Amino acid sequence: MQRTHTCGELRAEDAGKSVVLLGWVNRRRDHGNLIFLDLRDRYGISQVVLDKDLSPAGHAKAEQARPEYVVAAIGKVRLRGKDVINPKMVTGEIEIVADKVRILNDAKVPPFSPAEDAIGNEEVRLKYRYLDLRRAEMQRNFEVRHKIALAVRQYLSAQSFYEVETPFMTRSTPEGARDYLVPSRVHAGNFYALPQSPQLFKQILMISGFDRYFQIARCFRDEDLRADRQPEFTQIDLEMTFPQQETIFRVVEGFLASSFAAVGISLPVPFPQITYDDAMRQFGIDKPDLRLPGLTDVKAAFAESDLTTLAIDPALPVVALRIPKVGELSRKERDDNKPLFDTRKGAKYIDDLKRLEKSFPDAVVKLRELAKAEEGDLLIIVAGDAATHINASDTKVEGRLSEREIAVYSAAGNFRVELAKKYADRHGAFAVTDAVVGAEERNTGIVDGSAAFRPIWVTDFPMFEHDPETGKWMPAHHPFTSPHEEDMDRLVSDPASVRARYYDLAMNGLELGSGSIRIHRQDVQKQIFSALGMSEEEAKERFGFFLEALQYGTPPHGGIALGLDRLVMILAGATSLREVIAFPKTAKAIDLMVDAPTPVSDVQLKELHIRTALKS
RNA sequence: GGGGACGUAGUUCAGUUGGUUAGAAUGCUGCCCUGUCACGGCAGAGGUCGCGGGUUCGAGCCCCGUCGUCCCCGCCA
Repeated sequence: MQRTHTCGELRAEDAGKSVVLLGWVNRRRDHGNLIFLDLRDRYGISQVVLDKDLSPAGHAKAEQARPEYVVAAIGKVRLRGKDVINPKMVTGEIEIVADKVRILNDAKVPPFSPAEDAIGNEEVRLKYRYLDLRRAEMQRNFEVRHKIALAVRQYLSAQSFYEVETPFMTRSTPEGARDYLVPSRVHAGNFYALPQSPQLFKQILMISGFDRYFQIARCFRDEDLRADRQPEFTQIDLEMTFPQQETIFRVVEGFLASSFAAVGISLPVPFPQITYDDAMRQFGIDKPDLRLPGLTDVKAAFAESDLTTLAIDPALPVVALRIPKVGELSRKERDDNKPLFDTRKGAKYIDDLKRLEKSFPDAVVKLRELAKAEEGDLLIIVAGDAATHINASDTKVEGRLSEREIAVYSAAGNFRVELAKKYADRHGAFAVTDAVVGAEERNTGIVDGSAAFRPIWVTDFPMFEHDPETGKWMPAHHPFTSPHEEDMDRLVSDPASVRARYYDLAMNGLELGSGSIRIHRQDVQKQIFSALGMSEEEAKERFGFFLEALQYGTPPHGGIALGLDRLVMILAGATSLREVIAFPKTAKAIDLMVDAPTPVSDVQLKELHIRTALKS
């Protein structure tokens, strides 16, 4: 049985054609002697009519049909009468008058109907993933995903990038995330690791002379899950030789604009840029959401004596966070918001400006002005708590933000994000995304995405982070990131002041990807390892192959990796990666459909030279 | 590792202060129906109240434990 058309393509101009449609029964409406079958496939839904008078046999078959049966309808396309046109369906002007119906396969009553829009239970959805994936919304998400990946491949290929595959079974590198391990049968007691990213392979491809590499690469990290984190995920990974930071930005902007265009959305380039320090000052976070106004420094609004009275540490910033159109908060709302604010590092906030106004009317007038607050805006002041001043240690580096400054900014920044989520229906800034998502299928042509999708480059991250527990300096990123040349001499004397040639791409408050200009000189790479407290033997043991490769004429190189899943998630208007990964895992990293992981037989374990520590 | 929410019919949920036979919607089954498109009408079936233990004359409801799903913190170079 061959179909002549899909269930989504027949239109008024096809009237009169003899057609064969194959699909799932989406719904059956039985009027006795007249039966309607809605046939569904990936492309859409078409109505099939069975008239007992015209086709008693077909009618009899249609009577047996049930939801999710796979059926063939053979008949003629007919224009519907004016009064029975369904304007909600793209195929609503026609119907198929079938003279034959064949049931190709029956179906058990499904635990939920793929014809419904909203399904609640994640457990059931994941167990019967094939039914969930039949839903139009999921089909659309994967259409978006496919188009994005295809556009990326086409764009990068046109820019001379080669797609090269790198191994899944590789070497464990104990830094960073926990590895997924694969035991070796041949080499007793030895393990491969699944890659957390193709990082070193792509750098070696640069050493190999590939010049420009990319890969839509699967990565694996054995860490606890979140809505935006799965244990295996896909990155758009790329690397190129002789790049400036800006070279890489232009490439990424190019393929993103091209991917967005592929799903009917225009995205203006180039993207704005901000340094890490400025991002912290203006947004209190290293992945700013530009859909809402940033923070404003309002210390100037207060007299020194005001700050003393309010128990505000005058050495730390005083910032206002503003969310438009949220309005005054009630006492109850303010109480409910309290747990959303992080006071742990000595930040405090004032969210009742009315009360503040009574004692400090001048300051409030001034700070409203500074924060450009309009009538109906929610305005909250965040500052350092003078009471925690005495005990707090603070490492202050000239020209960089101190830890306590960051504490105030990030408390404000996180609070801003939490409140923005909570009051989304009042400020409406997030609704723009929903309006743009799916624009293509509404056939509205190219839609302006500049308000809904707000990318921003974040640059000049610090090279090291101080670990208060071990007292060691840790790489803020991976240890192959090149420091700024002019900061190199402070590597040992003043690591906190060293900036990295590292950059993030954030979009709508989500980290979409990160990259860097890499170290291409062996001596520098060794210095960095040593600055991280890695002995020479240790470095050789873990990265000897790489240090060796660096000695054979390594070109300057750099690159980036973008989360494909997260990108598609934003474009699909989804809030969980599970909506854009065909077979995702639960929060405990279980695949409910295939039921993995499972124990394995003793025979298998023995072959792999493995004994588990579990009591049986 | 920690915190929070949830778990009752196939599904989504309600279930009062602990009190008779646990409800609704939807789905499902049967019958009726020639213009529906979330078709409609009538009738019916459907329950290990996640699991285990405890308190009580009596537990869906209270207590302890446990399992699962989701969200968050830690973690994710």
